[in-house]
Amino acid sequence: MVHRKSKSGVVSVTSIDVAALAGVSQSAVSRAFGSGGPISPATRGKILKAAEKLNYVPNSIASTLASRRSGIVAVVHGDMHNPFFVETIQSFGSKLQARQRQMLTIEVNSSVTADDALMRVLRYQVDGIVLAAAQLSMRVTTLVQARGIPLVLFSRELPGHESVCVLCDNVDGGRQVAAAFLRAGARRYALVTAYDNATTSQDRARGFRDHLLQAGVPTDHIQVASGQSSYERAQVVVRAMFSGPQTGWPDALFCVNDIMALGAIDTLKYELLLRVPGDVMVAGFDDIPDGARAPYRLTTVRPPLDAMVDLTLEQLELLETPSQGASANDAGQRHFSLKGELIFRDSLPTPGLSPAAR
Amino acid sequence: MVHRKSKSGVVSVTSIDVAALAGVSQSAVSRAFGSGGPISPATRGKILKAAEKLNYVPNSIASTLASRRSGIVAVVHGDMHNPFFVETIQSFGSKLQARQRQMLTIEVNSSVTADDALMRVLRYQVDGIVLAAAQLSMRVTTLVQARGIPLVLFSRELPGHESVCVLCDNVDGGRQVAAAFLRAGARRYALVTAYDNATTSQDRARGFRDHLLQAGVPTDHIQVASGQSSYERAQVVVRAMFSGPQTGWPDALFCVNDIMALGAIDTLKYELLLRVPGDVMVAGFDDIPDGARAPYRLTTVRPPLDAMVDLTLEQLELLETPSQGASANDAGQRHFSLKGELIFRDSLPTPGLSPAAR
DNA sequence: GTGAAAGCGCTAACAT
DNA sequence: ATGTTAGCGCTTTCAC
Repeated sequence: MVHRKSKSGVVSVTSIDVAALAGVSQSAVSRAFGSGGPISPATRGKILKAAEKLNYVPNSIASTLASRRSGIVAVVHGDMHNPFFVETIQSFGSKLQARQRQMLTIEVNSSVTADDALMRVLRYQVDGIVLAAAQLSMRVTTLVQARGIPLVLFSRELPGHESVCVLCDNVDGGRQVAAAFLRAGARRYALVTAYDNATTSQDRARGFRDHLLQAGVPTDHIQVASGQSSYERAQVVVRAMFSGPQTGWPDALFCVNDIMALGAIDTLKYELLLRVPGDVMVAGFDDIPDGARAPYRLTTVRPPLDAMVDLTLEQLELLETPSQGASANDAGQRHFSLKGELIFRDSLPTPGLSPAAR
Repeated sequence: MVHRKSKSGVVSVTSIDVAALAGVSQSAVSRAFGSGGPISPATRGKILKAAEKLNYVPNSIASTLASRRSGIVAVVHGDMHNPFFVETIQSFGSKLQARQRQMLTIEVNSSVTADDALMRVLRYQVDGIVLAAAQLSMRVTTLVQARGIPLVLFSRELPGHESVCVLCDNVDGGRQVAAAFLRAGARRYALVTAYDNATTSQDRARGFRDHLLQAGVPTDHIQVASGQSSYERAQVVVRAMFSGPQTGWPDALFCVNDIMALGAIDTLKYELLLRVPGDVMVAGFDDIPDGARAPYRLTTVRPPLDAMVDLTLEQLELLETPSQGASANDAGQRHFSLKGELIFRDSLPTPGLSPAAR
């Protein structure tokens, strides 16, 4: 046996060792493990047995170098304090695992760290990148595409940028919330946005606002503020909204994502001592697990996460084989927008019931 | 320029291309980027400029193969629905990033997926592994050590296993909670454990129980049940605890981690309509962000997460250089147990105040 | 300080 | 179906 020693003095078994023990060539071992070339069940068996005995584990680094496929997909996401990203990561993780691939997650907060985090990942020859972070410079995505790495935007868009993206129909979701508020008899509205430059936030806000306007709600009955996509910032924003004379207070509050809605509700109930939905109805977007719990019972738009993740992975794989019908297949179909479902809970009563319940 | 094309038709710039443009040898380029060998500032400058112009990014896969160091640390953790793991991951992520290393996270739920998830990671030649999952077979850890990969257990132990581990002093934490309950005048106690085979849960429970027993609390005044480390299971357990005659109900409830404490509080307040802490005081362990929010105001033990993560990374690096003082340094010092701090909030009033406040 | 040369462990033609 | 042979892009002695 060859058994080269690494500096730590530990032996590392290679395919050559296995080949020697099984009495075959090294490339036979490669074929036995990689699902590539032809191999007879007989030799395959011998090889597997030898490998077993030697405790052989294929070296993916070497195979990546030789084949140019790492089997790694990078998922770039935002602050994990937003449970939506946790759900997203979990979903990608399990589905990727099912496809025998590794997931490399990269958390991105400021645009600065984002860029070099991505750069670092590029070194590892990832097979594809899922961009789920709200905040990310277009500079990097251009660089990624220049290197020919499959990229799909998840739950976000990049205006004026040629790339596949999969998202929940944010405009429609915002509209659904507005409609529900109207039916529940709301009069004055407040809207808490996330990041101003994020299309996701913009679209949810737009769908909401446009629907209200169309229904005849006067512009000055819709106040808007940015909660920076955080629980704490949303609290600050809500405090400000309810600091003026009571006559101006909104009775319907839409936070463009759930994590902000939680902050809003907590401030409303525990600081301002208002009733939800009695004094102010609240709705969110994302359907994070926490929103369903007893202290919140948050009415929210549930994106079809499972379908979105499946679609994303599917598109990623499609991009890996650029030969077939590049123009025939994705002619116009580069944006996939899946409808979300409005889940009624206590913070915005389901239509038909009086909003008096607590 | 050489500019080999990959199958996708995209050029990839290598150190050879840079060398050619800069008029130096390929190995000079390697030295200019890797912090290894000697290189004059002059040539270094030329090389960097050439690399810049070509948009060169070093290939970490190739460098890993050649140097046997991937720069990747794997963090194996439990279900991310427990925010403690989210905090842990974030901490490792940012600290690893600061050390110019990549983090590969692996979520582990059942012991089955754990093993092959780890096996898959081993193929990628990770430089080290942080084992933060409560549930994991000792079989795998043995395999990891056999391959000579640095391993440190985080927030958990593996009895009868020779390995470095870093954890919060769980026994002491449990004891602190017990003491606080006693001072607050509790009479009947309930204890919700996580996984029976997890030392972390066992130790927290033991510290708690032993302290009560020593203080003269009769055994039958301490009931115990397992909440499986989940919000939902804790709710089930709490419902059961309060289903008998009211005289037997506990007035002090310790959940060995916060996520279960949240479930317990929600059931207590919204289903059983009991007051916290008025009817029953509650304490947790981990200090997850959610526990500090208005609906909970959970009293809990805060582990020194930052210090724990630093220590873990430090030990990991120490294990990578096995030469120096293997016996001199870690003679007996293989278990690092850092004291946690009891954070008083409303669910268990700080001593000196009456437990009447809501 | 710099270049030449020998791998790292595997994949992928290409022969046989 | 199997073996042979080039590399993949970099690190790392080793001469100079």
